[in-house]
Amino acid sequence: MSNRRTLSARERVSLRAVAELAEVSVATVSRVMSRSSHPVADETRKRVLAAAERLGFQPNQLARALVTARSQTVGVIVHDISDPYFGELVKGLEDEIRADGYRLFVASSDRNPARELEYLRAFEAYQVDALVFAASSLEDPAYRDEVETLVERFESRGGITLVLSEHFVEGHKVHFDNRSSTAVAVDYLADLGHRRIGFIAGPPDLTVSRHRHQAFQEAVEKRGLTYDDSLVAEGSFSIEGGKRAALEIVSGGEPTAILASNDLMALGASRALLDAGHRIPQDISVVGFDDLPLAEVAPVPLTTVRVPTYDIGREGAILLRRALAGEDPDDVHLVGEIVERRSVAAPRA
Amino acid sequence: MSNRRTLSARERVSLRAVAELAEVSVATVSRVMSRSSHPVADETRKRVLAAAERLGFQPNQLARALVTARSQTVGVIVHDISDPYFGELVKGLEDEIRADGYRLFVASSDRNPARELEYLRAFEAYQVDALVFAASSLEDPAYRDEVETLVERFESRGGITLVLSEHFVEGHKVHFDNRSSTAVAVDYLADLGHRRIGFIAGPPDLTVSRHRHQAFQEAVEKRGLTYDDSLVAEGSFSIEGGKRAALEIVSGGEPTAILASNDLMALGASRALLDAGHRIPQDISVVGFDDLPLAEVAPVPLTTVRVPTYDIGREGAILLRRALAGEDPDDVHLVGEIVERRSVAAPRA
DNA sequence: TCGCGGACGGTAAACGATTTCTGCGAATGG
DNA sequence: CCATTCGCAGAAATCGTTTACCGTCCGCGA
Repeated sequence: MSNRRTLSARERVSLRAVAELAEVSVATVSRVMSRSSHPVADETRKRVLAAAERLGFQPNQLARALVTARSQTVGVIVHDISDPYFGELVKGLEDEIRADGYRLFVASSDRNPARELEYLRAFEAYQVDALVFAASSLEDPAYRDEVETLVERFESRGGITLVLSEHFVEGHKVHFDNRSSTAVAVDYLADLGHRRIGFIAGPPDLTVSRHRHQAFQEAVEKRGLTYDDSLVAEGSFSIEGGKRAALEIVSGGEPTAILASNDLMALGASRALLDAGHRIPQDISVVGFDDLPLAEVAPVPLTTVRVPTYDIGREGAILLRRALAGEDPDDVHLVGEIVERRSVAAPRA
Repeated sequence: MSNRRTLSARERVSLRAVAELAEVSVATVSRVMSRSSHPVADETRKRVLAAAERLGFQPNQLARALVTARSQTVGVIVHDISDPYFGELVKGLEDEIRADGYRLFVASSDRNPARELEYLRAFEAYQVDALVFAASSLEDPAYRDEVETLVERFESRGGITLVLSEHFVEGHKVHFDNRSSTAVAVDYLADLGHRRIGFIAGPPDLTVSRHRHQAFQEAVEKRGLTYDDSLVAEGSFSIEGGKRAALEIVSGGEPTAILASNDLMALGASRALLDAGHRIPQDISVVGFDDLPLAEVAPVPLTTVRVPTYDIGREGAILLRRALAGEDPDDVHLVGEIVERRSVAAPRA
């Protein structure tokens, strides 16, 4: 605290320094540097530019933000930045928004309500122009109230909110459509001629698994295929869960294909089926969901529904850009696409 | 630009608002809110706190940073935030530094010099208190000059630089010691009784592979084990590279164990060895390097040297904390540790 | 009684930009 | 030929803080 001033051996170069060197007022320098619409004579402009260049002038964003009330920053809340899901998403965001001059604050809540609130408040203090909820909301009533107050205050001051997850906060949204994406997988199998498709559902207390399960039933019925209980099994979102569920389905339902609620389960299913003597894909096809890097190096490279994580971020940024420019863009809707590898074939005749 | 003022329907609540409500001067409010050492009567303090609470006052960090010349932010340059390596590292940094009130700007250079420079300049403009180079430096002479100028200017103004990678920038360092870590693996195998250890080297034009290769030779000689060319093969840092190299080594050198320069190669090696009829670990042991998530779900779960990515970030943050407090902390040195799984056993007698 | 120091609070000058106003000379137009 | 407009530049207010500097009041020791 004491040596605050002595910290800067060399003086910061400010507008004033440039102005002195160029022998003009700071106003003029500001106008040149910030490309203001206010006219500046060509000769003057040149002098200013030269001076700025010579001093290595970098306008101070903080000062600028203070007066314009725009910080050109975006605060992003993720659950865990070391999770590639969020990594990809943040990358998509960043790649797209940086060209507009926005910079990202990234914060991992670690699924801890207190921590998330701390970050939200920090973002407010740093006057971010937009708040991105890439992390889904947490179960905690007190937290919910706080978040709502904060967001309301934030928006009442012109802040933009973007939601990229299952969240109670209302704002612009990029939504990955689990429903349609599940249908894509079902249609893909149906088009190949499969009529008895098994389904490995996730734990029913998770929104995602409920959505995917429901969508599966609808898609199957829409195509006029069989939906019955012997073709469906539940399990945890893990390799182990996939193994058990797959065995259960094959023993009871005689499927020609199995769709799993995520890749881990699909991998477990493959393993179990292989071990039980079924050939993949000749005897039975397997389809996953997510497209983890793992899917590619699996014993039988896995055909799966890709969740377009990067694009969620990217589309979010595009939406953000427009919202920040004062438009009112429509929400975005994304559906997965099939990544064909080697775990699927047409059913045997 | 036009509607800048109309953006804020509700006025921002500032020190002034609180001061008015509490009927004191802004100076007093500031002193209360920022826990200044300047004395404030208890009764006054209470009034201020109550007013602040009632208005939901959040001090504006930007304004504060402007006058204190401390933004409480840190700029981090990574190659690619979607790469779990950097994700882990950033997480470690964040987890440790956030308690001190610092927030992170995270930027992916994408290994593009221009882009990295753009971010570096932005960090300067945002007056970050510290710069973290988590990404290794790029090969580009012009870029190098620019970076050096920037960093020099940054430091001359009191900024702290932290380097967590192979980089020409001088600054505080957390260094992962490839040398000692390789020795750890060799010692581990030697302790189990292995005398003929094969080594799969990476491409010789990468610093990391050169270090690991050299360290392997040194460690082996130190233990008085055999080092000869028939036990060493080179390959690309990939599954394919590992396969070929492993086959080459077994055919020529009769090793009882193989150490690979990274997990991907080790996985490839395992696959190839298995396919060639060797049993792992009964006939031959395999050790990797990195500890990717993949290592755990491999056909034979891989024993490997863990690179403590999270700790690199974490130790970096600790170092940063001290440097920011004005101390001059020593650099940190980290070595990998063996993660035992199932690909290693003692050699057969 | 006087002087001094500490507690407490306020005034005002920064920090580094943007932007509104004003001023002035030159061009334009009726 | 005078009034108006336009191009261009500067002065000064402003954003929301922190903090150096001053006053005041009070208690206490000499």
